[in-house]
Amino acid sequence: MNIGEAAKGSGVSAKMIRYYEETGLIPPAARTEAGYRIYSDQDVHMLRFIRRARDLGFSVEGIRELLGLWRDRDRQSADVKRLALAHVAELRLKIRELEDMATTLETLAACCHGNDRPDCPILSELEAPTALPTKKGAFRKLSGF
Amino acid sequence: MNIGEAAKGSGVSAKMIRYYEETGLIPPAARTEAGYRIYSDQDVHMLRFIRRARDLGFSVEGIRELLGLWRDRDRQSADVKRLALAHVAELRLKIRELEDMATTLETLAACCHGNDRPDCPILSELEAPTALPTKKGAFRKLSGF
DNA sequence: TCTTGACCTTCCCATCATGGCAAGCCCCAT
DNA sequence: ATGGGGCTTGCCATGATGGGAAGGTCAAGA
Repeated sequence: MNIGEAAKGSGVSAKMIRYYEETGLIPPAARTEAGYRIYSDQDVHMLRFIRRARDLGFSVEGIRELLGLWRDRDRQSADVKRLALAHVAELRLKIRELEDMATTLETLAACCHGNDRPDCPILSELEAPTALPTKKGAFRKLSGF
Repeated sequence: MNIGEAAKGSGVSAKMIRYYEETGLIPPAARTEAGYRIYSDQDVHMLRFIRRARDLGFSVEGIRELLGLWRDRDRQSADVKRLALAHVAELRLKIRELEDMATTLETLAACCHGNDRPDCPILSELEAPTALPTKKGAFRKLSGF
């Protein structure tokens, strides 16, 4: 099948399929004489795997490792589990960062009258940070957000 | 003071100060005859405001709006509050997405023996998604993660 | 006064995953 | 055979940030 059909069947856009090929995440597809990429059901299966891993927040590099294990019949499930739990730890870290931001802002917003007067504790806090009743400060360096 | 000192004093890197100027988030700094940017304590004050807003996860566009209100003596605190709460909603949405990913993965990992055998429910799930006891599927389209 | 090192300037490139657009070729159905 | 839709490659853009190069400037010490 052509790339468009593979895209529809896998949920990965044609653009991304080419990108994954270009960056070596997936092997180069076979081509017709005219240069069209051709995909098998097996390929679509792999693309769906990738798509699903993206949905779970894995980076392309993480997926590269997952794919390696997936293809390895002699893999040890411990390796897969380690990868998954490492990713969970990253997710939880980011969640904590976002949570801190959200609670800080909610606390401030709760103190804001929200009327037609200009005085606002949110702006005051941005202007001159006060230690707030938030467990820990929100650090953005690791967040990528 | 020079850009380096302003950077140290505000917590915003010199690189980013130039970027903010270039994109119009902050007005062009005055210059010495030699072309060096010069900053006042007021400027550093504003940069700290920006830095703090970034720490709370606001995008540069969001900060643009916040700065507008900050500078506007006739602002209505309701506008600030609305901005803040809209951002909180975005944060909570993203948190929910990440949370869904994390719990899904944790559930799968809990089912994985994590030994030297190759069979692994994590890979099986990636291969052929099963409806899991997760409240909602994790959609990545809005996540930017 | 000269030198040196730290600072500043601009400009370009890279990140990460994704989308958009354009020019040009190909294939199938009518 | 022609038209419309699909395919190809290549370039550009995103958002916020860092890195580095090439070259100008400043201040302190010899």
